[in-house]
Amino acid sequence: MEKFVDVILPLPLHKYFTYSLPEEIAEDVQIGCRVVVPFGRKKYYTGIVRNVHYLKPQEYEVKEVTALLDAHPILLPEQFKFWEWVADYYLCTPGDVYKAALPSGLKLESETIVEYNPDFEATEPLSEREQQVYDLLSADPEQCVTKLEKDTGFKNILHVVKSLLDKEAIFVKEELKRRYKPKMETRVRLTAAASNEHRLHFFFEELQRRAPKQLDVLMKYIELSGCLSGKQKEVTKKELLLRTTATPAVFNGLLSRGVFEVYQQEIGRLNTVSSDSVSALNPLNQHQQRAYDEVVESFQTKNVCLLHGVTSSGKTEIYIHLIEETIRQGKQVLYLLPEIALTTQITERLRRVFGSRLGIYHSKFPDAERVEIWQKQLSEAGYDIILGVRSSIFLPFRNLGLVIVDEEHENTYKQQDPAPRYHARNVAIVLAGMQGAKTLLGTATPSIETWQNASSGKYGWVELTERYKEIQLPEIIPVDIKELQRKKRMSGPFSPLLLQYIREALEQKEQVILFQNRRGFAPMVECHTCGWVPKCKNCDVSLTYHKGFNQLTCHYCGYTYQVPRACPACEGVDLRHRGFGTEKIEDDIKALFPEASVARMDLDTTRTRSAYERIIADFEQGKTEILIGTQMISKGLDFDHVRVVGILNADTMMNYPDFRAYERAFQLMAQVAGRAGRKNKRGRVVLQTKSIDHPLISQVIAHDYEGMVGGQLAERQMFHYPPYYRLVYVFLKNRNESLLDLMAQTMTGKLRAVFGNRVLGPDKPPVARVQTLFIRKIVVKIEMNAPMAKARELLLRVQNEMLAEDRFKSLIVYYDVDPM
DNA sequence: AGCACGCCGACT
DNA sequence: GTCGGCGTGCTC
Repeated sequence: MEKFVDVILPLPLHKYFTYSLPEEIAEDVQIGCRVVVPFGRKKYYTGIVRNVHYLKPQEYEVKEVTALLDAHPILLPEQFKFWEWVADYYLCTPGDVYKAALPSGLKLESETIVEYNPDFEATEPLSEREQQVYDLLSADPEQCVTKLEKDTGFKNILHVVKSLLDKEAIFVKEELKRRYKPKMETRVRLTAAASNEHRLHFFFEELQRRAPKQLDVLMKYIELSGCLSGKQKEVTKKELLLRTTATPAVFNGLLSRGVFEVYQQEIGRLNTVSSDSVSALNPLNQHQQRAYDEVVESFQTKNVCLLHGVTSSGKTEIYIHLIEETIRQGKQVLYLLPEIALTTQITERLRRVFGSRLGIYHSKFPDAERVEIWQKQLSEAGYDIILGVRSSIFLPFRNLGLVIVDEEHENTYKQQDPAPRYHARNVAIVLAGMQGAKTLLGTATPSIETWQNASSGKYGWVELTERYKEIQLPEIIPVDIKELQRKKRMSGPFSPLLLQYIREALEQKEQVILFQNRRGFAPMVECHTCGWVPKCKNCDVSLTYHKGFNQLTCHYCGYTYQVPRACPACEGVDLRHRGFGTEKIEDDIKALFPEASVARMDLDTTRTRSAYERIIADFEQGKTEILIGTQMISKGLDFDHVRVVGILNADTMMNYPDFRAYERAFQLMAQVAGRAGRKNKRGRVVLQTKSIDHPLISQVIAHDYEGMVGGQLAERQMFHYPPYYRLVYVFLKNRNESLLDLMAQTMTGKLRAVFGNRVLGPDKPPVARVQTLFIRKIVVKIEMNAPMAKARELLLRVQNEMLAEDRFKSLIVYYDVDPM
C-alpha cells in the first residue's frame, strides 16, 4: 500500500506537508528522520518526518520524497512534544522551531547551480548584463547563483540567468549544499602482500640496498603500529611523515612498491580528553555545603529552585557537586550559560572535573562540531553533561536529571529576532518538567520574575550571602558628574576621583575595569549647526560612528555609510561626535595614561572566539592593566587583581526606555561592581551619575537588592507589567505606511473587542522601519493567572479575521511573547 | 520564506 | 513595442 509522510519544513508555515514515499525507502523511513523533498517549482528542503501513514490526500497531487537522509531518527520522540510546546507558546510555527533547534549542518538546502554551455552559439547578441554573467561562467563553468550575484553586483540576477537559460547559453540545476562533512583522516597500513613477517624481511633487504629513506619510514611505521609485537595500532599518514621527516615522495615510493596502502577513516572532531586527567572535586566550605543541602532538600518538593548567591560566593562549586551527584545517579545534566559568559574559565574548570563526560555546545564552535555533539546525544552514550548556550535546550537528552541555568537574570537568554522568540530559562524549566528533571536557577541578581516565583513559594529559594575566601563586598562611591561638569572639573568622561583611583591602582600594580554600556567611538554624529543626525535609509535609526573604519553603521541592518563632509540639511561642515562609546574611552585613557596597557572588550573587538579569549587571558595574567568594556565584562568572569571599577555613566542604563530599565541597571551595576576586590583588599567602585539623588543609586551603593525589587514590584503591579501580567507584543508589518496604520487601527479595535483595556497601542516602535517594511506594535497585557491557551487562541483568531479581509491580505503579523 | 506570475511605467 | 519594477498567491 502506498505510504505517506507528513513533514515539517524549515519555513514559517503552520501546516505540515504530505509527500509520498518511493517504495525503495518506504520501509526505512521513521518518524524523526530527515528527508529531502521538492517544494514549489525548484526548491528542495530538508524536512523532518512527523508522521508516517497510508492516507492519500485527495485535494492535491502529492509529490514524492526525493531522498531519505537518516537511517535512524535524529530526534527523540519526546522532542516533538517539546517543539510543539515552544511553537504553541511563542506563537510561531513548527518550522521556526526546527530552524532554531537543529545545527545548520543538519539542515541542508538546495542551491541553484548555473552551468556554462560550451556549445552555445549566439543567434543574437547578448545584452551587456547577460554577457557579463556568461563571461564569468566561461572562466569557471559551474557556479552558484549567490556567488554570481556577489561577483557581478547585480541586484536581480535571476532575470539575467533566466534569459540566458531561455537562450540555452547556460543550464541550471539544483544541488543540495552538503553542510556537514564528517572529518576524515588518511591512515596507513601494510598491504596484504607485505603483512607477514617473511615478506616484510624481503622488503627490508630490498629497501636497504636501494632506498634507505623508505626503510626509515617503514621502520618507523612498525614501531608506531606495533604490528610485530602483536598489539596493532592505527597509524595516520600525517603522524608517520611528521615523525620521520620523510618527504611525500619517499612515502609514495612505499605505496608504489606495494608495501603500504592508505585508507580513509572517519574521525570525530570532538576533543576526547582522556578521563585520567580528571581531578577530584574541591570540598565545599560550610556555607556552600549548607546551600547545597538546602537545594537538594528543596528538590524533594519543588521542581525549580533559585540559588541566590552574591558574586564570588562560589555558586559554580555547588553546581559541580550537584552535577556530580546527578550523574552518579546515572542521569544527564544540562548547564546553561549566556553566550558571553561561556568562557574558557568555566569550560576548563568543568573539564578538569568531568573530562570527556562534558560536551560543550557553543555558537562560536564550528558547526560540524555541533552536529557531532547532536549525534552523540542521540546515542546511548550521550554526554553526561552539556555545557551550552541558549540553543542547547534543543539537544536530544535521553535521561535528563538536572538543568542549571546560570546567570538566570540575563536577558540574552531571550532570543530576539528570528522566531521562535523563546526564553531559554523558561523553556528550560518546561523541558525539565517534561523529562522529570529539576531546574536550578543561579544568580547574584535574580530577575524580578524569578524573585516573585521564589518568594511566593512556587520555586525553592536558597541564599548564599557569604563571599568565597571572605572577600568583602566592594565599596561603591557615587560621584555627581552633573555637578562636576558644571564646574568643568571632568576630564572627558572621567571624574577626578576616578582618575586618582586609577593612578593609585596602577602604582600598586593592580588592575582597573572601566564600564561603559555602549559600543562604538561615539554613538552618533551630529551637525553642530542644525542638529541633523545621520539615519539609516532602510531602518530609520541613527547611525553609529566607528572610528576604526571611519564610517557610519546601522546596528539594525548592518548597512554602512561614508561619513558626509558636510551636513546635507544645512550644508554646515561642523559635524561633531556625540556621546562616549568604549572606543572613545579607550582613546582618552591612552592619552591620560600613556604608560598603561589598555584593552577594550566589546562586540567589535571580540568578533572571533580567539580574540575574545585572548582579551580575557591577557587580563587574567596581568598583561593588561586597564580593561574597558561594555556589559560583556560583567559576565561570569573572575579576576583576582581588580582594585578599581569605574562605572562611567549610570544614566545611560537607567534612562533606557523600557520598563525593565531599573532592574537591568541594578543588575549590571551589581555585576560589574562584583568584579572589584580581592582577598584582604576591599575593591572600590566609582559610580558616576548625573542623577545622584535617584533611589536606584542609593540601592546600588547599599547592595540593597531587596529594596530595588520591592520598589519595582509595586510599580509593575500598578502599571500591569510582569510578573503580574504577561506581555505579548503583536507586530504588524507592511510596505505601505498609511495602509499599515489603517491595519494597525483596525486590528487594535478587534483586539480591544476581545481583550478590552488589556490592549495598548498601536505604537510606532523606536525602529519603525526595517528594510522598506514599516512596523507597528500593539501590546497585549494578560493577567498572569489568566488561561494563556485561551488568550493565544483569541489572538490567532483576530489575526485570521484580519487576513481574511481582502484589503489586509498583505499584512504580515508576528508575535513576541514575554518580550524583553 | 522563496519564487513565479502578472500588472504597470520608462526606455529602445 | 519590451524590460524591469514590485504587489499577490502558492507551495504537499
